[in-house]
Amino acid sequence: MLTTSPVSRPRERIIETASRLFFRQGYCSTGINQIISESGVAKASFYAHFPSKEDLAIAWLRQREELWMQQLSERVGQHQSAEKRIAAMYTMWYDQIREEGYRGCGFINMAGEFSSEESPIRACVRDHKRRVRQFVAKHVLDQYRDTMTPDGFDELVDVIYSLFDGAIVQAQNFMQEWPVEVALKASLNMLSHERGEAS
Amino acid sequence: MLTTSPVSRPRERIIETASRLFFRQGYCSTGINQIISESGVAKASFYAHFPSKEDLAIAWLRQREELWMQQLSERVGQHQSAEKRIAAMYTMWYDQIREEGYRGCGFINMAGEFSSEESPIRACVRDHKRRVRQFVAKHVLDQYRDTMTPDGFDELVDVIYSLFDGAIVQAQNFMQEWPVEVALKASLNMLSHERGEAS
DNA sequence: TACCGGACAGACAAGTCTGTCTATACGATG
DNA sequence: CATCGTATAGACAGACTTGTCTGTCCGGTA
Repeated sequence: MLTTSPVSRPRERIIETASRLFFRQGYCSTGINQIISESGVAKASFYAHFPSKEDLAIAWLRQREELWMQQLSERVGQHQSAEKRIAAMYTMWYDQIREEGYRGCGFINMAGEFSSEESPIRACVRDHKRRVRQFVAKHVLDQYRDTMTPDGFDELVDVIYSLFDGAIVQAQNFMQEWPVEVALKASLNMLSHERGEAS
Repeated sequence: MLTTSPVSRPRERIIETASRLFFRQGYCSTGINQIISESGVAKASFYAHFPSKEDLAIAWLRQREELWMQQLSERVGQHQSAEKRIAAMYTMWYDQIREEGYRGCGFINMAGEFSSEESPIRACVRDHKRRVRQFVAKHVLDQYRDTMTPDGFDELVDVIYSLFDGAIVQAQNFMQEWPVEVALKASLNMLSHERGEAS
């Protein structure tokens, strides 16, 4: 009863397929029919697991959030200094950009398709971005916290994070790597200035 | 013959309506039927002016580009120093965010809905972003060009511009003004460091 | 008056979309 | 063996999509 299926249960297959299609093609441009046919699942099975297409999208974003934060923790956790940790963050994207068909940040793209602020999708995206920002504050830049005022520290985090998101969007736009390289370099520069070093 | 209509010709009305709807609701979520009904134009008239929905979107982006660069020039041109000019750029967005239903950058949102790099829409967006970057280099930060190496100057422009786009996206996400304020502050800080001042 | 470009209204084609439904099959448990 | 949960396939409804086409009307020009 607990182990109904051996290889991959329908729900997993659906989310896996949706993950690929929603990310690559966008939410509106991806139909339920394509999802069920490519995941090899009956339509009735689909609607048994997900009440609607939007619910699937939410499930996908939640899973993506989980995987993303996990990977971020792993990569950042391997380093001690704020500088190397920031570099580790950017390396994550650097690897993604080099992949075929880079599509930027899945969360940002989804937010663009849902105009209503009150949409649960938008809430997912907000939560994600908030969590990443908190991660940067707690696990990347933490060693700077006590070297400055609380407001100054918050601003530092905001800037580092805005620059990060800006680089992701620019890289998506131009389909090139330089925005990420430049943003990393600038972030490290900002930190060295915070430490009071001359440029 | 040349002045066929007194108030507003169909083509203008269509683009005006499309501008509002594409921006507010997104491209995929806006149907031709809504556009023609809200602009008070017959469907046949619509297809007489635009071969397809995508062509309308391109026309809209081109017009938006025009208006945007015009407004940018006007606002930035009123100031002399790089610092005040950057502030003028951010003020443009600051005003937009305060409006009802802020939706971020129309170009970035459109790019998110068109996954293919080769899409003419994507080309429009790339052109726009390239032009804004050039504008920043030529008309905003120009006075810094000779104070540093060419590569250093290019990087400065890229960072300032990435930070700008990052702030726009963050503001759209959180529907708040602080990303713009913080990014402006950080940009000015970066410039003061470039001038070799202590923080 | 006759004509003609352009705009109008709206039916229509052909396909897509989400979501529901029926009917069938299969494996585990009672 | 019977039952139940979960999967399958696929028809179907109903709304919506883009785009075409027919026919009407009106204002300016020859």
